[in-house]
Amino acid sequence: MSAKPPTSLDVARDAGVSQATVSYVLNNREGARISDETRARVQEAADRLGYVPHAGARTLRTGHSGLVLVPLADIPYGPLAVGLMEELDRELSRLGYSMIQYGARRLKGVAAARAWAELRPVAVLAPAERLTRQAVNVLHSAGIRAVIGIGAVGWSSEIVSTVTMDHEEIGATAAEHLLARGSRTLTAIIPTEDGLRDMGLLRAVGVQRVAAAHGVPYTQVDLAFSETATAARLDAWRAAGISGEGRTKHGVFAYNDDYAMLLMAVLADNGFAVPGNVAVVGCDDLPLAKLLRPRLTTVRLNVTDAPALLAQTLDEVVKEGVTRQPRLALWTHALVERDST
Amino acid sequence: MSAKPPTSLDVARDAGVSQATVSYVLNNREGARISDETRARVQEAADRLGYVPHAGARTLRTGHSGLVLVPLADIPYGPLAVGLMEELDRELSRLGYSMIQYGARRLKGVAAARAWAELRPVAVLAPAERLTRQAVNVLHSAGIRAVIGIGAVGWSSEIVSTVTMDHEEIGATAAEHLLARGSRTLTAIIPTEDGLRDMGLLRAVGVQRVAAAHGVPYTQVDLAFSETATAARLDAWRAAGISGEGRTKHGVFAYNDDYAMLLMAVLADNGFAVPGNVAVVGCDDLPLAKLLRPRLTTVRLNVTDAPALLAQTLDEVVKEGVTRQPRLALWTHALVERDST
DNA sequence: TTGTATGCGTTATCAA
DNA sequence: TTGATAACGCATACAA
Repeated sequence: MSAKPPTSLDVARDAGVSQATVSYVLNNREGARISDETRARVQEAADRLGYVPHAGARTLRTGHSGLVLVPLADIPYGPLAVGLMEELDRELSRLGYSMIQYGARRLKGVAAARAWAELRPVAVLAPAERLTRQAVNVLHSAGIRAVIGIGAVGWSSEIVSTVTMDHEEIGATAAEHLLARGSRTLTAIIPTEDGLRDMGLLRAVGVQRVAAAHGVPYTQVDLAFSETATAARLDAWRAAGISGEGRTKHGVFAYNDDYAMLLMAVLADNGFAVPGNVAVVGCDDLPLAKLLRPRLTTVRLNVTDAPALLAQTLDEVVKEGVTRQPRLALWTHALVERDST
Repeated sequence: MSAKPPTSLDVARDAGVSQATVSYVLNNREGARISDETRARVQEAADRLGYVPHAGARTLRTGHSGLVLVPLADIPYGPLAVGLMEELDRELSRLGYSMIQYGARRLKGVAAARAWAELRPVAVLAPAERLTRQAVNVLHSAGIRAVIGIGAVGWSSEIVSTVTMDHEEIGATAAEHLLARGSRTLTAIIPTEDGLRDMGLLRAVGVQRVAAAHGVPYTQVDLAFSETATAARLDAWRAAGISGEGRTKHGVFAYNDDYAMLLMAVLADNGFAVPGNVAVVGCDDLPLAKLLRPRLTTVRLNVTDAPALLAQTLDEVVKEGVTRQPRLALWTHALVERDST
């Protein structure tokens, strides 16, 4: 049934021309002019045989693959990340690249980098924490022109270009809003899940900074994503003076909308009034957050211009070489005020 | 800075051996025995030069890439799909394949298939609706051994092996439960979003079947994911006799947890009692569904054994050829009863 | 135990 | 306007 795939030589034989001519026609080479008649005959033969060029062979010959590799292992999947990837894919293909996502979660560190390098992508776009100096060396010595990290401000920025999300400012934005709406204490929730914890700590720094600037009491609490863990925390809060009966309003930045929803559910179960006793701010602006009652105030990450800028920067680094390592601060954010504060 | 990547020939020169020896050492060839001393010298040279084999060249030479291509465009991303992909990746790499996800959303139909075929993957695992007969022909004639669809029962099953999710049974399970809990009418919600609508219709068929079998009134309603659209629907329901005051209990299968949450929020705003007047069943068992009050009854899609089975089947098809096209019904589901029914 | 030689499918240089 | 031919990096049959 399925014999070996047709090669350009098969097409050439079928069309009665040389193999080089096939290559010229199919790649629209400017250099050599081909008669319209030959051109048509080649096209027709290629279509009929179902000819598809062999990417590996082309890469071998030309020395570049046009592949942009994105090893997405522990990036938190959500509407945000998915939307970003879709847009990025679009932008990259507009510039002539093909974006592929590569798993191989098995492999760590340099071994992972080697696996990526085997495909000889022209660029790698990876979570910043995976881009150790060793790993980046492997990638560069395999001829990969652009290595770009996605991460938080300050991570591995001397090694590679990094697309940064300014987590600290996210926390600060939430905190400022909580104070403006009357909160007299500030609490930052830090998720205990791997991959979230680091970002949680950075966001908490922003909250703490604002608290200090305003001379307001600050607490931070580690929290696992479960109702029982949250309920237990509530008891501790009660002991610390935060309660459903007091007159002071307590502000909580819940790290993201998921944690905010968890918190609000448990608060409601325990007789706390939101936003009366406790004001809650989430992050991500999930579609579901609007469905909560009270509606959830949240920090929306603005992703609109990020993909285009990122793709463009990648293209520049690829073409001009890695002369300098610009830090890209592509993510902006904005507070979306609703009813929970 | 970054010269051309080192080749196996560079390693050979550095180690003072022939290029073939390098290949033998690095691939642990049984055929030819290499002295431990040479072996060590080659390894050391490879490490020092940062040698990484060229996947394209290897593919060209051996005739197979070990790549499993998964073009995930419009698959609904959620914890379910992500978990499935992660597990699948693990299983496939255990079997010696590398899974890569390929975007290229730009391209449609045969053009997309051609883009996939360029990479000469050994297998393609794609949404069933993208696997038209033409597209599959392109893939097969490019030498791709296994083409497997992911979709609903009955889709393109004569063309390729298909991993099916039995949407109709999901709807039926939800409906049976609603009746058992006392609902006297049944309604199926069908999302209007692209990519979800088809599955919604299939699930609705299951609801309708159960309704007919029990002689219970059945309605189905198209619904966009917005509060205003849902509120408008509620007015229509009131006109149809479903209200927050009646004595009869109305059962709604809301397609998934997102729609269920939307519905429950709007129901609460409009004075409907859940589950008193309206009982709601979702699907997916999202972590957030437990946080709703009342807690959401849902149909959980059981994904545990799917990835291993899928990987294994793929491996068999690759090795034995496409003699037959087994239909795989890998997804099971189970109702998780909570408070909303 | 190791080296030599060949070909995989493609593009590009040069000659016709 | 088109055709021979070489080279890309690697794996392997065969020779030494």
